[in-house]
Amino acid sequence: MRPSVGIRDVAQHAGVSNATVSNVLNRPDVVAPATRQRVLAAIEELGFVRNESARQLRAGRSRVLAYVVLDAANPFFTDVARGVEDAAREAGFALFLCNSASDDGREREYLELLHEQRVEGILITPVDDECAQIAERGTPVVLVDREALDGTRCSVAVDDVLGGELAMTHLIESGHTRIAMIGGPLSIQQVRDRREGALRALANAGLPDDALTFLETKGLQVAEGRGAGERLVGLPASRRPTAAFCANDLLALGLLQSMTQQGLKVPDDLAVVGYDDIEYAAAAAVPLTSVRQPREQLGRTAAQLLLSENDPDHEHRHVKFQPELVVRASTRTQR
Amino acid sequence: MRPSVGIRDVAQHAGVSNATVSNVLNRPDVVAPATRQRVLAAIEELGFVRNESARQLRAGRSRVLAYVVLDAANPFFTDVARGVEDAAREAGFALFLCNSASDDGREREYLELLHEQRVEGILITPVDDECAQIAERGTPVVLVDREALDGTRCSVAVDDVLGGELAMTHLIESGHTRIAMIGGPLSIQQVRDRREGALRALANAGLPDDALTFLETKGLQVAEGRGAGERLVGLPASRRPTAAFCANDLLALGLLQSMTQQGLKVPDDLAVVGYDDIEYAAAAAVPLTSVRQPREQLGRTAAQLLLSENDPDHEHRHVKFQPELVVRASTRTQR
DNA sequence: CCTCGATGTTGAAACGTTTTAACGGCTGAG
DNA sequence: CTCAGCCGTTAAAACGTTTCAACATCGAGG
Repeated sequence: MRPSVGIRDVAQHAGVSNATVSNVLNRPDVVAPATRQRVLAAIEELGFVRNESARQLRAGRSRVLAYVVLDAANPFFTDVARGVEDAAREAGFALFLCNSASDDGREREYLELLHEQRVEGILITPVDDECAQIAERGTPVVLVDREALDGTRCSVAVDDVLGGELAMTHLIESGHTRIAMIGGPLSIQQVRDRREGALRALANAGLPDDALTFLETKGLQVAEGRGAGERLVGLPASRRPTAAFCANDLLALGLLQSMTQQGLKVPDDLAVVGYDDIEYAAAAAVPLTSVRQPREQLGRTAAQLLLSENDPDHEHRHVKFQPELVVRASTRTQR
Repeated sequence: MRPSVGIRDVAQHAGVSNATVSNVLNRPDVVAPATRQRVLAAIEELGFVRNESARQLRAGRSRVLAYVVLDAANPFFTDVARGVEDAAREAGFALFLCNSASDDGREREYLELLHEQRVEGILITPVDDECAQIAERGTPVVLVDREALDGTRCSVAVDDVLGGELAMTHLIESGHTRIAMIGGPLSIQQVRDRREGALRALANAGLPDDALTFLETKGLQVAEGRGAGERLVGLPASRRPTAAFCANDLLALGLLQSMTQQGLKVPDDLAVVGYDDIEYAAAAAVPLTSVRQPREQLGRTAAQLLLSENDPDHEHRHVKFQPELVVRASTRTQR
């Protein structure tokens, strides 16, 4: 089967010219029904499969999008990717999924590759906030889960300040007055935003800023959450917070585990709020209160924005979604 | 920047022919150092990026692999994908990651698409055991985490029978004599294999077959695990198993959660073993004993096998890895 | 001085599509 | 009977590479 059958062979087999075959493929309405049938039959019979490279070379378009994801192992991003994929499929586009794994070398490499492939557009959650590297060489780019600083491209994000405020307000309203926030490093914009929201909630409630103890971590992994839990328990009881707001569900899961190990009860000894509402948050031993982000919709919208990019009247937009608090057992005082 | 610069422009700018530029790109050793420098400078200056479509059209090769994954949301598969990706990168190949999401329509669609793209090879964990659909139209295919029944292609899998045996033997050696296995549906080969292993362990220990109660679930999700937990607790105390072997970590997590909610202690009231050793297994409230599979290596090997596929002396192979038991708190009797 | 092989470079022909302008046949109006 | 207009079809020219046979150039060996 190596000598792959081309449009030419189909044409010959159907007794028409190759242009007609191309028309059947791309503008079926323009060719007479009888001829169309004959061509379709020939295609079927010969097992013809269109060669995308040739099509793309000639047409200049590629019908392929790409999503360069920050961390494919994080359930949050796989859900976003799902949204992207769905939107792409509906528009008849294929999706290149690339994993930069928080490594900017890999990210750069992938961008180069995608450019060589002449993809129609790139969605990216960049490793680096600067993201100046993202070569704007004619390929449209949309930022996902990040906000574009300038007006040079579209972005789709979630309001992290609001998210932080929601989480914190919930804890305050549950009666807590000594609260910890766990997250880091602070070089990450989102951690900063979520803290800002937390502080705003504090101010709204008329509580002093020092009601919030910020415990900075080195990353957003489960292990970091465990470490933070140990630090927390080490505090003198009089100063120990009665609630914790984690910048991330993975941290929260780690914290939860640490509490259980040390014989403390959640939420009675410590109430816990996470962020992202990943599937494993609801499935934790103590189901986790968390801030839900519209993950699939984030991806879906980003893809749609990207696809609209070469409309003549396209304007760069910055879409911002609202997060939502999901209350579960980890903050519900049991009676 | 739309009128993209081609090899031709580079040639003109460097005062050589386009064939020479192509040589610089593909066989740098064949061109004189001085000329090479000049061409490289021109490339740099003009910001030339090679057009993969044209290259592929002419060369017939594409430097792109694809991995059609069964469920992108399952941490197990994202880890396998990571291994595939690494191996592909090292060989200078890009990777198309596609998510069939256990839907054979999607799977078919993707295979069609990949064929149109003329990818060099396809890795797939098929939805359907039959997997006869996988059109063998000249593109090499390697099965991942499945065993090829016939000798028509390569496959890379893990010995599930052995895995089941390991898990079960561990429970038996811990002194349990009434054990449940939770998993399903039985139409999945892997569930059957793991059960077979469990039964073998029973036989080895001289225990009767009915020491194992099989609780069939409808799927391998967390929610199913919770349901199974409730069924388990509902059994009369005299017949209730003292240990459970779950076909999957997600099930085990659900089971764990269900136990905690019902006030039972793991491992004292019920010892639990999972399967896959996903990251969240170690991070569970009670860290989970689990059967670890060499995930990255699975992916890596599959990719390498795929790449060797068009060696002239290639023979289809079926690689089978050994799983490994990781003991954690969920089966360790506390004193 | 001629020939030869080695070394570097090149012109031109593919690769399999899409697209454009032109073509022939047919219909109906004049 | 002619001609404009329409429709379906087609020949041929792209698209940007790679590759292959051919071609200069040059130094060495005869």
